Amino acid sequence: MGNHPTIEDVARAARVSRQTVSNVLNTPERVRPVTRERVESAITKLGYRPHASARRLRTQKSSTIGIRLDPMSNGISGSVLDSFLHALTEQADQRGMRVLLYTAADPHAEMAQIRKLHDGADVDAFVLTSTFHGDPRTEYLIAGGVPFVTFGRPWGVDDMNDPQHLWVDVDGASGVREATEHLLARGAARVGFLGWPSPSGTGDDRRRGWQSAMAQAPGMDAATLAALTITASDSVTEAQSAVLRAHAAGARWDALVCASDSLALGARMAAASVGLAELPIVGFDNTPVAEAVGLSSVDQRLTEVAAGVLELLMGVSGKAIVPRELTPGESHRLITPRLVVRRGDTGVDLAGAP
Amino acid sequence: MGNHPTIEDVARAARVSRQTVSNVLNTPERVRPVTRERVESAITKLGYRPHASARRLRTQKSSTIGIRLDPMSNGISGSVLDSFLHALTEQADQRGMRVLLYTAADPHAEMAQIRKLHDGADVDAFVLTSTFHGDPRTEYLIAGGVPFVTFGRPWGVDDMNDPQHLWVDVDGASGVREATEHLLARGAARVGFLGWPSPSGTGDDRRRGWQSAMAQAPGMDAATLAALTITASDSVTEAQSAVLRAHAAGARWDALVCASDSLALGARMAAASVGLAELPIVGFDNTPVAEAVGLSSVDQRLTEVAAGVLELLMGVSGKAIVPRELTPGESHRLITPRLVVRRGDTGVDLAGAP
DNA sequence: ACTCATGATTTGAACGATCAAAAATTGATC
DNA sequence: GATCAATTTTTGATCGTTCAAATCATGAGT
Repeated sequence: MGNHPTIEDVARAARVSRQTVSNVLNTPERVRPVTRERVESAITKLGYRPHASARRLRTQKSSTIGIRLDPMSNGISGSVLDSFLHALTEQADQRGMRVLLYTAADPHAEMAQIRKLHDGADVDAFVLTSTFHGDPRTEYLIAGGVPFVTFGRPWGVDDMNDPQHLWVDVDGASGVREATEHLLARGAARVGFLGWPSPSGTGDDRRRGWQSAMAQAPGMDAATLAALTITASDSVTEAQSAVLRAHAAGARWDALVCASDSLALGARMAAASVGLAELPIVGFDNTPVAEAVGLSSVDQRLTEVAAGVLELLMGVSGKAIVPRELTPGESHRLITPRLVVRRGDTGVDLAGAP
Repeated sequence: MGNHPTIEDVARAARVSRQTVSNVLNTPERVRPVTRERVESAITKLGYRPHASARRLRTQKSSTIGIRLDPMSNGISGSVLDSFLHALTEQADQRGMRVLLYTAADPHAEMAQIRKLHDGADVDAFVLTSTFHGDPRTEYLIAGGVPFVTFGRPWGVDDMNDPQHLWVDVDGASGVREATEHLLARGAARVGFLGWPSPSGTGDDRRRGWQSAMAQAPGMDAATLAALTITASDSVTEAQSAVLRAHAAGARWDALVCASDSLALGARMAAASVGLAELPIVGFDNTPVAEAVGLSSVDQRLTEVAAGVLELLMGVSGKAIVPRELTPGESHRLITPRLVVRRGDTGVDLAGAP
């Protein structure tokens, strides 16, 4: 298996020319069925594979998508990127694309990396994650004419419908609304919300989902809603103490909806310690941790997100990245997440050993 | 920023030939300082970057390492691969290498992917994770003469010192021993071990670490050790019920050492529910979850693992993958993990709201 | 049988870089 | 200043593929 055969070896074996072999590979309809079969059998007989770099040099396409691996797996939710990466790689492969990783300590370093990878023709397009307000990377890519899609909508109002900025995002409000409505339907009246401090694009969006669901419930005024809200930064221990503090101050809930699984885990630990082990709690992200501890959670449907990313870059069934003119409406995808219910929304049954 | 300059453009601008530019890039010592500077300034002025595919075609090297993204993030420990990937990508970049992802549903599909990527000259070498006893992939790669390193030692005895099989692994026994000794030193006498069912290469190795530490302690006979051992498959709920079952059967511990963070989390939940919230528990992998809930854990030092992988593939400071003759002793690296102590080994301080 | 359109196949060139060998320059020595 | 070796630079060929144009084959229509 040492020396790989080239297209010329195949041509010789099939008694045709290079180009005919190339045609069998790229435009089979152009070659007569008889010769096609002859070439095909020569290909399999010799175990020929086109040399990717040679092809890329000639076609001026790398068929590769670049994506940054976050500096540090952001706690429990780090695995979100993990699942997304998996879905992206798998679907990219089906479209003849590859996924190349890179790292960067900060946005500036990342732009340098992007430049290096793009100028070196190593990647055709980028997928950006963890975008933030006023992200310099998007501007840089637009200015450089580099195709890209962000996972996460641009929170600056102006950019939302900019057809140059392709994005896919998860409709957090919808997910949280579904979770809240689910709890209300199951008899909970006072459904609390544990979220991140404002302003936070994603966080505020999720809070709005809870608000809109609660607005439907009878007897909900602004004051009651405010009393049902808790705020903590995205850490298990922060969430835990925030919930304990609110409880000590007299706050009471029939159930809790949280902006992340980290918050939800903290909430559950706090609840268990004040005798509320049965308090229904719903998280967000559907991380492995949520699954492991039996926590209900809103699943982001990262497979759909990955599909959306590729669709925006390559069209519905395209096999190559072609910069296209898109109307504002076509330039993004909003994925509706879905609630995953576990253990009937109860806390861990601590006595439930078999 | 549309059309990238080629090496010829630089040559023209610097009034030299292609090859001189190429030399400035690859063998600077061969070119006279005066001309070198002239070329270098032309390079920066034009913003020239070598075309990666052209270079790869000519040199017959892809400078790319392939690694499989696991089908499903294996629960809580999924992030292990995540951190490893990050470390690998970062260090590979420093050596002029790139990391390319691929997916595969099963070993057979993976071998097909490997073949495709290697024959297409897309990658020079592979890093294999999640190796298992009798793994067909390693045999396949050796037979095909494809350079590779596994993260995880081959558990078949014969292969351990096969100089064709490069591997890096974490000395699990050492890590668990350190954890156990730490607990013994802090006054715990009955340190239990919560591990996976035998046979399991990794699991048995970790158990041996606990055994060797306990053997030092006074009055430890086989029967006592057996009584301190609990077994559960790698899931939070399984661990939880196994610990509860053992406790109900009268087992008592001063502390627990676990083969994974999943087991440790289950153990902690079980302990808390029977009034042992303060039971010191140590996990393994130092996952984000362990950090989030304040669980002590054995850190695998994935940065060292990644460094070891590259060292085996490329030599101590090499910039290319060169298949070399290695003596059995040089063909692997065993990394010593280190214990990360959190919250003084106590359970979550459930009342500890600020 | 001859023309012509259509389809199938082949040939020459190019993509952008590096290698190997040839040519030009430099500098030390007598 | 001429000679020769060492250093520096240039030229021609090549990596494996696809594009564009040219050639060859096929078959219908008169």
